[in-house]
Amino acid sequence: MENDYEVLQHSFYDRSNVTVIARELLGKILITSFDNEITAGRIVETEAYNGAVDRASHAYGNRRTNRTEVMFGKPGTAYVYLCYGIHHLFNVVTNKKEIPHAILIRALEPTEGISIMQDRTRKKVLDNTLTRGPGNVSKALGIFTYHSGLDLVRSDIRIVDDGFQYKKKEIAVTTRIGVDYAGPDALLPYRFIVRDNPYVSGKRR
DNA sequence: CTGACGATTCACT
DNA sequence: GTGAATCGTCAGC
Repeated sequence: MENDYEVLQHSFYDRSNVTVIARELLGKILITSFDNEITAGRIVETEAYNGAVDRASHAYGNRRTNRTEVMFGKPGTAYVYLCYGIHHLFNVVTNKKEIPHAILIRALEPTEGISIMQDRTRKKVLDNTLTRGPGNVSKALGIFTYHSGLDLVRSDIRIVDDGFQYKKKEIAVTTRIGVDYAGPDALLPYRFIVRDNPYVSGKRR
């Protein structure tokens, strides 16, 4: 990165309101540097998962399994899991140890390493689907389930603040995608998007 | 051990 | 709009 930036510290993630953090993650930059290949993008879509009381969360009812255990770990930890046997979905763990909050990163606007992302995704045509949707984000940045449990403050996956901020008017809040199984909790306003950004997935309002 | 299923994506009608 | 891909996870037997 050429510009000055600061890696988000544990204190950023160690807060009790997961939706506040999800909103603040918009505009931050997610960076991976594996094998000297640096890829990065500005976060433009997130979803909050409110732990034990959220039927849409894997940790609903404080369900602890091998897979969900990292959500009960330190704030600022990566939670990556396999969806539909194909897609590796990347999340950030928030709140204190033992409180399983998480935020799904659903879309990025690419900022660095675009040709590497294109190689990884095997997309022949370069377009806005490169990092649109959580499956594409992980594929483009080279994130896999074996990265689950990594400390985002000191590892090859990091989230940084370069001082950029979206204006309040540029941010919209909607219900989450693909969580119909959660009953009433599917209606919660837990998805945060940058208005009119072409990398935002699914419905735009 | 077994079966059902998923915080998705893409090709196709 | 519909359906397939594809496999780890998890509950239940």
